[in-house]
Amino acid sequence: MQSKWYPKKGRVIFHVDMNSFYASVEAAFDPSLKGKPLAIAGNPEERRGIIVTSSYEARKYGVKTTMPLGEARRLCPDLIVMTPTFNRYRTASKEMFKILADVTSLVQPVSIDEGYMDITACADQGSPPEIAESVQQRIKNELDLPCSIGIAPNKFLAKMASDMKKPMGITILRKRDFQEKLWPLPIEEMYGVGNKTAEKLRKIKIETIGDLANHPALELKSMLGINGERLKNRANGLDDRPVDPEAIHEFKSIGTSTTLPHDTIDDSEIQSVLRRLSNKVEVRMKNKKVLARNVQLTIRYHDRKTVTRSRQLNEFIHLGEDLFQTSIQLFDDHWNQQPVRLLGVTASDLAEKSEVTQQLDLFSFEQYASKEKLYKTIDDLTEKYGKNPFRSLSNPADLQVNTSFQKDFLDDFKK
DNA sequence: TCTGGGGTCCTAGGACCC
DNA sequence: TCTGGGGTCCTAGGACCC
Repeated sequence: MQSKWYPKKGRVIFHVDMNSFYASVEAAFDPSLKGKPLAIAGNPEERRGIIVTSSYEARKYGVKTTMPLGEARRLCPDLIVMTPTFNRYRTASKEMFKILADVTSLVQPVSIDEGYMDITACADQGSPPEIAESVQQRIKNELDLPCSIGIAPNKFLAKMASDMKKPMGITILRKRDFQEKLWPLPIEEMYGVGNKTAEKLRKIKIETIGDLANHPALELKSMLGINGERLKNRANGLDDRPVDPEAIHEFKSIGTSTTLPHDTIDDSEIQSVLRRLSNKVEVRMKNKKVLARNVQLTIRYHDRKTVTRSRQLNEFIHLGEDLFQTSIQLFDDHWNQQPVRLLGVTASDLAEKSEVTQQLDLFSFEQYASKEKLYKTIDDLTEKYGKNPFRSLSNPADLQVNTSFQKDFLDDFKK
């Protein structure tokens, strides 16, 4: 049965957005915090004292995310400040997504506190507003947490809709009436438009989302590249991105960084920080069962200027020691001797451990009677695929399979 | 008041190959 | 003697989001 809300073949997408999530979780955990101005912030002793989230009561005083703690306290002298307890938030998040999964398997988490649902096929459970109401009530009753839900024919409009009524709002943007509600909004309120883009757009007299929607595509494209086109389409209510439940598993990098308690030029201190960061990344890679072939080092200097330096490796690595060795090399090669404020280590160009292991087994040289036979095999495959499936042949130790060919190649090889 | 930490995607230039 | 254009990979930086 096709929903009466969206005739024709349109989709029905929800965007579920938890309201001031960290603060709400703390208030659910300790109800004495309810109704009070509460902020979650880092430790100022370690120079991490910025507001991560604040309750609506705190927001009334002007307390905002990323505001330094000192300023927040000045605006709101009675502010209750807590440091984040991430395990609590992760647990609450899992419970929230379980409730969404009871409606449909087409749930795409996008962060710890928000996600999309495609409920096009859920007409048997009620009208979209009825389903939204029930999801919102369950999250409130079972987890004591508030959320807002946007209902629309695509992700972008659903995202904009969930923002329109907070906390505990449900907002519908239909194809036929989104212009009336969306177009009057100032351009910086559009998802995907940040400070820089808003500034550029205002220079060419684009002040509202409606102005953007009706601006010549060519000028937008020349100013913003592919993003100009995309933003214009979205402003016109066009967005065909699917709700992809697998997207959350397809991560591209794993990194960690830390602001040092004090700026430093001390080599041994820097070494020990890089070692700690590398080990942390190792643990997270292990948990996700991935290997990495690229290591990136981030250095932020005392003046907040930030540089990144990366190295592509010949082989996949998984050990903290390897991450450490690469990042310390990058540091030694590129450090400008100025005091360092922050260091970060990121692993990218990731591959699943199981696949890489299989690869290494398959292509280890012992399996080939001769180098000639291996080279023949490679020539055959190169001809077949029109491209060399190997990255490098100059050094047998560097033998690497181009992952895009991997599946075909393995199948072919097994014959 | 002195600005965190986790990510994604896009751009652009240079090297290298054909 | 001078020179084209396409494609891929690598590196660095920027914009944006939560």
